[in-house]
Amino acid sequence: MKKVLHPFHHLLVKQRSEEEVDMDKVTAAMVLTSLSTSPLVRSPPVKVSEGLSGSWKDNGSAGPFTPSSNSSSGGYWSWSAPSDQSNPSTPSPPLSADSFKPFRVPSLGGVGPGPAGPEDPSLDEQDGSSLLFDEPIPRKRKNSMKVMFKCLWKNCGKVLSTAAGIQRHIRTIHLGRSCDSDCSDGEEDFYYTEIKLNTDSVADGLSSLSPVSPSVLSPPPPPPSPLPSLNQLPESQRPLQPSDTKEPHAGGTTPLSRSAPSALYLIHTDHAYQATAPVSIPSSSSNSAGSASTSFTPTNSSSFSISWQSPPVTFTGNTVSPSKSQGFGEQRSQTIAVLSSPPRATTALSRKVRGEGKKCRKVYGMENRDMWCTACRWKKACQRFTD
DNA sequence: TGTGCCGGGCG
DNA sequence: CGCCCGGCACA
Repeated sequence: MKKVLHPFHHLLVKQRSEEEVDMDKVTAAMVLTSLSTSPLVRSPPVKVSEGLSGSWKDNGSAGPFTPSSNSSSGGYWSWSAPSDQSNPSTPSPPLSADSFKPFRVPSLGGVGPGPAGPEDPSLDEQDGSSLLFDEPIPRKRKNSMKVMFKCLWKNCGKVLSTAAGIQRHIRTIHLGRSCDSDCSDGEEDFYYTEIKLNTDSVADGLSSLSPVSPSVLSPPPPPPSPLPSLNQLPESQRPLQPSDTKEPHAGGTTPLSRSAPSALYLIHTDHAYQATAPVSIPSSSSNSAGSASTSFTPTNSSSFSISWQSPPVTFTGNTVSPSKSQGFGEQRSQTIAVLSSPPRATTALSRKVRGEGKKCRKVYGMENRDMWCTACRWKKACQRFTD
């Protein structure tokens, strides 16, 4: 039992440094395309995006994010338009803007052989900064994110774990260019999007913060899976997460006392106490993803997929942010507000009907029963993922 | 067939 | 009470 946790420690860290390189390219591309601006610009944007997906939302609306120091030029983000221009052929319009945001993130996730590592110094920095900007609540450790890159080309849903890989894929397959990265002018960037995953508590995935995060990638894609019912989404937010910072093991102690929203809504969030967990994402296009994998996949290596809406779930631990409060869900509140009201539900007279959301058992799996909330352990109504 | 959890038993 | 499980209602 106890040992289980281990495995996850190191799962995610990316091994390659390619990312760095990628970034360069990307950024460079951005710069070119967009309007230009000084070379320096690149760095800034990056940070922002990375931050959590959540906050910066360009799609949204106004422009939230703060330019902070260098933004001199200003709108780098707005360049969605440019993207279109650049590729007349078949771009994926919808996401263009969204997708880009996250260039830098990659460094975070990954699989690493080594230690669990919450540590990449560099990483931390970035994160930290971004976090600050975006969210009021800094998360404790964020390292458990993993980043994947998804090809947005019309019928291609390829997902790769490195930016370089996806760029190459696009370049060769879709753009028909043979040269290496050198040649690229950055156009590839418009055809893929970055996806971040956290490990955290799964369920919250959705829940996480309502405020901003959604922007990330979710919008465009067609919903592959049916899962979430309207209500569900919102609801999920409220539930809490398992542990948090202070309590590493989810053990039985105070289960619900707090939980936190996890970070990204897009998929999952990050890890929990120990390290990270793997994440799986259902692929939208191909979708097959049949199994969403509920559990933890050991490494995410082989295949991943992505799904925007559905909550896939991964395992993990828990954690992270301290306050569970219900405060955050503004949006959700409206949505759900209603339902919370009376138990009108259908059948419910005597029985609850059963929550639709995933409960501890499903999320953590029988094997990690110790991570379940006490109620679940006792076969009572789940308190952690309430509906 | 698997899941959520009520109702109830045991220490 | 805390803890657990039989067994039912669902999906």
